[in-house]
Amino acid sequence: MVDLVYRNIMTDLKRRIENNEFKNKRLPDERSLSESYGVSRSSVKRALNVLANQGIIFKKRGSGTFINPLYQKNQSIFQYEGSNLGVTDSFKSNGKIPQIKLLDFKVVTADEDLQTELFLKPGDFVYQIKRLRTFEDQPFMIELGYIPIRVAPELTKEVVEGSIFNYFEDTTGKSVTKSFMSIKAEPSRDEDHELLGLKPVEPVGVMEGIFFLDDGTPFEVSNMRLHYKYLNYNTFVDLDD
Amino acid sequence: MVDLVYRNIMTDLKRRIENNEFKNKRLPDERSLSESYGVSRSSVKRALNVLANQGIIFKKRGSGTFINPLYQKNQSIFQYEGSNLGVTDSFKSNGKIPQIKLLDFKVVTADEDLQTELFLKPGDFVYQIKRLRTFEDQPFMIELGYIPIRVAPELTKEVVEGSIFNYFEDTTGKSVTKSFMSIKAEPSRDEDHELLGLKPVEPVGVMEGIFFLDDGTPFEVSNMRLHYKYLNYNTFVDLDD
DNA sequence: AAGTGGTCTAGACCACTTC
DNA sequence: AAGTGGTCTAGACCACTTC
Repeated sequence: MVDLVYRNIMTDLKRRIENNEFKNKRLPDERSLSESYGVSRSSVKRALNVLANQGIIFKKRGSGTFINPLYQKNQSIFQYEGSNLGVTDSFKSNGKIPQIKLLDFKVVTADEDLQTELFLKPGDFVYQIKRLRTFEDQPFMIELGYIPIRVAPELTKEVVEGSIFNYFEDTTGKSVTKSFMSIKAEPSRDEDHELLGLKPVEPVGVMEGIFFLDDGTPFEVSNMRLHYKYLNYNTFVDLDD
Repeated sequence: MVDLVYRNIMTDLKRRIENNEFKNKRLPDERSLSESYGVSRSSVKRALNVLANQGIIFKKRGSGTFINPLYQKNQSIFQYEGSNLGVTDSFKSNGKIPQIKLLDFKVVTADEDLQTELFLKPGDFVYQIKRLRTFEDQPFMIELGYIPIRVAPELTKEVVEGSIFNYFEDTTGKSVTKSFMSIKAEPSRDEDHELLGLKPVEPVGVMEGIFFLDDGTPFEVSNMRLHYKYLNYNTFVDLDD
């Protein structure tokens, strides 16, 4: 891991907050922190901004920087559930791990949408991976994923029957750390009825996402149709960017 | 409104992106932008960071800055952006502002869930506000909100027929800047059919949120049922935070 | 080698709060 | 008036990508 100034300060401040080192829920002012850490005020600001985005502290112009009382009182509210990326991680919180049933696995040429989304040229190949995710024999999600063969040339049937993200990280050391997600509700189709056991009046939740590696390389486009009872996307929004 | 450099650039870049002014989904490099806008590179960076956090663009070190293809793909639908908080702001694309029809407005005692979510004690009172949001006479959302009378003791029928967040900010100077959102899909109910004009096989998107003031005080709990065509929640997830 | 975004500095000035 | 966070600058150097 790199050794970034603002990240070290962030980590240290977090530790000190958890150790209750600050009285009155108040942090020292930015200029003092800057001096005591021996870094520029900009770097202190950056560290504080990340903590503020995580809901741990908040800043009041003219007054100072304070620890959010809700953060210590009710930790669970301040968890980012929306910040799990892959399905494997997002759904195993209750200790159970979802199973995968491979429905289809082939290589196709990327259509125009995929070319745009994955930064490909006309004629480029992508894996098309269709999988059914189940939870204790209860299917909850149909997943249609596209991965450029260039970024992951070694995919096999065995690999795509497991967690692709984990496999990719284990073999290459590169990990998927960013994604754009688009979430909506849709009426269910015939295929949803068959595979997810839905009635016609029961909808699916649709999550469409582009997943990126650390360096910004698009890794996968995924269209996920979820049994409506299993989609519950939690996210934290902060306007002070 | 204040006249901030980075915010002006952000707004201008957003407009130019929407007008398709950038070829190949690529923005000019930061140094060029800095020069053409006549501002420092830091200010350009700040503007770009906000856009990146909103999922509109993303940056690749060494390569450049690119427009998120998913963002433009979903432009046609008007949508709830993860980066906006209130409904009034989130849905006023194309400069059109949604209308409000007040369905119910009263004061009740907070049940157990509300007590937890709004940090209230048993017996504490909350406003219960039920509203129908329409857009050019097309209803798109049923909103059921709860606000502690303690944090906003002066709510009236006239106020809740408009933007509560805007009113609150105008009168107290405090603004709602953070929220936890929970998003899911649900089958539509009779009331959804009547008020939103949905068929039984057509679902609603449900967004539940707790909204907070700057200082961390919980301000409102809101349950929003949206016509499924009008929910498109875009969000950007970065594990490096 | 040239171009790109990322990190960091040192400082100026502003806006708001507190005394 | 003093203290605080907010905005912005001009520049240095680094890490990665592209040619």
